[in-house]
Amino acid sequence: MRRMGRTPPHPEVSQFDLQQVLEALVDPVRRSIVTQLDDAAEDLACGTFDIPVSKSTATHHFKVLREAGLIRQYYVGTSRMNALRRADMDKAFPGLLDALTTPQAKGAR
Amino acid sequence: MRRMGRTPPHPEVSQFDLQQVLEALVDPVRRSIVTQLDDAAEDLACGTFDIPVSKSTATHHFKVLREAGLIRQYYVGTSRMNALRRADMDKAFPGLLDALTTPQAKGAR
DNA sequence: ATCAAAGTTTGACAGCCATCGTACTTCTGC
DNA sequence: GCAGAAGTACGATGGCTGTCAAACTTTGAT
Repeated sequence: MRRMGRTPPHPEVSQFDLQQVLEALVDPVRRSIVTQLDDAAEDLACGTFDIPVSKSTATHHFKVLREAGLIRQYYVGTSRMNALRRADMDKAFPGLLDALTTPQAKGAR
Repeated sequence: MRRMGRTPPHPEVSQFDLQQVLEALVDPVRRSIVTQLDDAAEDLACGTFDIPVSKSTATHHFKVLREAGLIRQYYVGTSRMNALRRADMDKAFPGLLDALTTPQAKGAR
C-alpha cells in the first residue's frame, strides 16, 4: 500500500504562471470556491463548499486551484483544509484577485 | 447579395458578463491582442497584429473579444479597426484589465 | 471594369477538459 | 478491529473551442 500524498505539491510564488492562473479562474465552479474562501476569511474543508458537482469532480477542481497557486491544502484528520493564498497571488499578479473578489465581480452572475 | 454587417453589434457596459470576459481573456492569442492594443494606445487594424494564426482564426478571436466588450470595431476602407474599451471595462470590472496589462503580467510568459 | 487587399463565412476536424461512477485509501470513533 | 466519513485515483465520455482551408464580399486603386 503506497501512502497517499500527505502534503501535495505547492508551487512557489516565483513559479506562478499567469496562463495557468487564468485557466484556473475561468471555471465558474473554481471561481466560486475562491470567492467562498475569500468571504469566509478562514480555511475551509473541501466538503463545506457549496458547489454543484460530485466529489470526484470537486477533487479535480481543488487540484487545479492548488497547482495554479491559488490555494494551499493540508490535512486535518480526514478533512482536507483549503486556504486562499491571497498574499502570494498579490505578489505575483497584483490586483488580479482583488478584481475578482469585488462585490461587483461576485454579483456578476 | 446581402450586405456585410458594416457595424457589428457591441454590448453595452451594463450587459458585460464576467464569465464571458474571462473566457475571452484566457486565450493567449486574445490576451496578446489586448496587450498589443494597450501598448499601442491607438486603434489598430486586424492585419497589423503580431499573432501566429490564420486570418480566419484571427477573425474568430476578434469576434470573441468584441462580443465580450473588450474591443470596439469599426471599418475604415477595407480595414477593420480595433479599439480597446478600457474605460468601459474599468467601469464594469475595476482593476481587471489593469492586472493583466501590468508589466509583471505581460512579462509572465 | 478589373484586380488586389483585407476580412468574413462556412464546414470540418482535433484536442482538451469538466463531468461522472466506481473502486480505493486514510483516518477517527466506537 | 470495524464502520463510516472524507477524499483520491482512474477510466470513460461528451461537448466545447481553437484551428485551418476554401470560397466569398467589400472596398480602393489602376
